[in-house]
Amino acid sequence: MAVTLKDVATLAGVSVKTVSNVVNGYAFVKPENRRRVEEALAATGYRPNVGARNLRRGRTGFLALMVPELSIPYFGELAGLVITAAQRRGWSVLIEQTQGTRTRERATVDSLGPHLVDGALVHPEALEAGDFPDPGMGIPMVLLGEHAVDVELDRVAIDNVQAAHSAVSHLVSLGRRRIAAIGVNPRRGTASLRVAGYTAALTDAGLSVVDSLMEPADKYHRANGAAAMKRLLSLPEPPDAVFCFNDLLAVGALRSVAERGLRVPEDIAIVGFDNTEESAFSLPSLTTISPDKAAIAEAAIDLVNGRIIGTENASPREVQPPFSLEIRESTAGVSSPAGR
Amino acid sequence: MAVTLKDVATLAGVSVKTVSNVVNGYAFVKPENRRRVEEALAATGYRPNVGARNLRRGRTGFLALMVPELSIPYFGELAGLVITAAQRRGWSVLIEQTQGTRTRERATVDSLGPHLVDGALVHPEALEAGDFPDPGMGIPMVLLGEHAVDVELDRVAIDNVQAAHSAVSHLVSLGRRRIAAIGVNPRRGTASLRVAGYTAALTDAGLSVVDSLMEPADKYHRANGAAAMKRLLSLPEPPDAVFCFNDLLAVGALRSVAERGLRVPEDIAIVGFDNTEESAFSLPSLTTISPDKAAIAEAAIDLVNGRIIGTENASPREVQPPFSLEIRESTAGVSSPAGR
DNA sequence: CGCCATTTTTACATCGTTGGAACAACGTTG
DNA sequence: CAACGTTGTTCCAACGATGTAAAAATGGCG
Repeated sequence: MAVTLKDVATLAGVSVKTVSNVVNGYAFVKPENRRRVEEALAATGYRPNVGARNLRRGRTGFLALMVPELSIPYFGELAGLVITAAQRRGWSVLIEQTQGTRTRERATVDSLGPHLVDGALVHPEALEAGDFPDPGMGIPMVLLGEHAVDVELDRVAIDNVQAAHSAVSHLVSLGRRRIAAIGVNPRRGTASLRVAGYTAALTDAGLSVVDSLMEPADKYHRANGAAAMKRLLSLPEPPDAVFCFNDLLAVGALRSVAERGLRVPEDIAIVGFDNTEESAFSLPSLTTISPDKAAIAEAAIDLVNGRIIGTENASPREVQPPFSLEIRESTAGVSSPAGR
Repeated sequence: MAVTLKDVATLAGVSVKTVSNVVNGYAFVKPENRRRVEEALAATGYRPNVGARNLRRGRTGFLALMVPELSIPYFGELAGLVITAAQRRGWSVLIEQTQGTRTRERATVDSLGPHLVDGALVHPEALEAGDFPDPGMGIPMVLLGEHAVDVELDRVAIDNVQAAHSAVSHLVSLGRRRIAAIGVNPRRGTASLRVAGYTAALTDAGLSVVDSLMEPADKYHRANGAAAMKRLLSLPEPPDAVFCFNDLLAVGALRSVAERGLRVPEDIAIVGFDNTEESAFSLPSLTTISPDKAAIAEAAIDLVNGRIIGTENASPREVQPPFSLEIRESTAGVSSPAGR
């Protein structure tokens, strides 16, 4: 059924290897034969058997991308970019979902044998240092969006502390004084970094860090943001601004504020994180930290690709793609559009 | 580096095939040997070389999922469910993005050789009947979300006509009389079906179908919805309700309505399509058609799996998973929450 | 024309796994 | 005890591609 090199060879009247040579662009093939082979290739519609080729080459041609859930917009967007970047380098991407649980993340990380994939991009949520297989043992791995875990791997992530700092400083510059945070979670590496940036910015502004304004969130879904915001609004002294650790939390927060009949940003300013497409269209649109997702995807692919191709055993590299603060209605809006 | 069957065999003091038999659960292996082999397996941490196994078996163990873009929430959510469903049957999923262009869809569809993947779930946007490779020739393919193209393949999609009909009927039942549609697009199969349901529902209600109320959309992104809504709002007689062909268009429409200072649903009621997570949290939340996405994913995986495993050559099957109308604030809300 | 150097092609082994057949060990039965 | 069926194991070939090395064709030169 499927066309093999042998079929092409028979048709062209040459050996299998000569066909292989043509396919792989080997220089020394008589023009006459090359022409015949190429015709045969075209006539049969030959396609290399990737499995066999990789068996021989000791590669699989696949990379794994481990994320919590594709249904979370940030990961959907990131995965799309990763797939595109990978394709440019000739890799196919396999996606594994972990729901952000440590158990499943651990299971995934050490099921990534060298046979299934040649390398992996790992976006952990709850993984700890000891959970990783010995680097050097398994396949090349690149850590995404995570700078807190202490393990000898390449990493790609924006400067979370700096980003959080600039988000909160923005709120400070608008004159806000009771600035809350939603998404505090000691088990998440990035959350701790964002908390650090948050408290640093407050301190730098001469504001005090108030425990009751630091709302935890287990999952970073819209519902969690809504619930956290509700709690903040029923404080004796509610906040006048909130920094949410991702856009989904912020979207949830927007809803709770609206349900209370308060206005964004007049009564409460809100900043998100991730600049997902959704944040540009929420009502009001969200001011948010915008990591350069395309740069993240590129860098990550570059790193695994380098580790796989290159035989070099250099020490782990750390790439920090740029980010920016996207200022929109939720902090700078003239008024909540629906509000008047 | 990697452990092979041979290594395990040497350690256990048996032949390679015996180890293979143990690994594959072959019944007749002497308990003593089985024990030895199992110990050796554990000691070496053996993992089968998927490539080699599949080379031998003539399978790759991979399925492809072709979608326009993962960054579109519906596809992100669907892809997540497909991956989960596939995993349960032992398949890994490879995602291909086409940006919804016919060129790339065609390229993808016929690059899906039998070597890379054993089957494919295809969610076309612009593909036409002739673009498909001869069914029977290539790998099993299942068509997703598309009932208009005439080709001999298994299909999974909700009843789009019925769904659109019920969305519009809902608006009619609320007393709306000038009901617009956003997302008309003759090149999209599903769009035509939804138009059919839309016009049928209007006719059934004794309302006339007004051309100027049928807004086209090239892409189904938020920005397109916003633009289309702007045009509708500047009609001499603007609509009092809008049926959007997906949630993103609806979210864009919400924004344009808000920017005009009008209220949803009081001035204009809006219905979306897909029930993406975003739609439950928009302000106001969106009434939307909710296809059972998990059922879609399950059915699709079941179908390819059946085609691949089974040697039967049955005629194409068509599965219609259920859908429901999720009624929320954008049609039934007491008032736009931020509005008061 | 014979020989060597270069270009071009081929045969063969190999990657790790599994199907099939051959083979060995075993207890049972006539 | 020979013949037999059952159970367990091993050997060999094969999946499709490519690296290696050897063989064949070609060309140049003395």
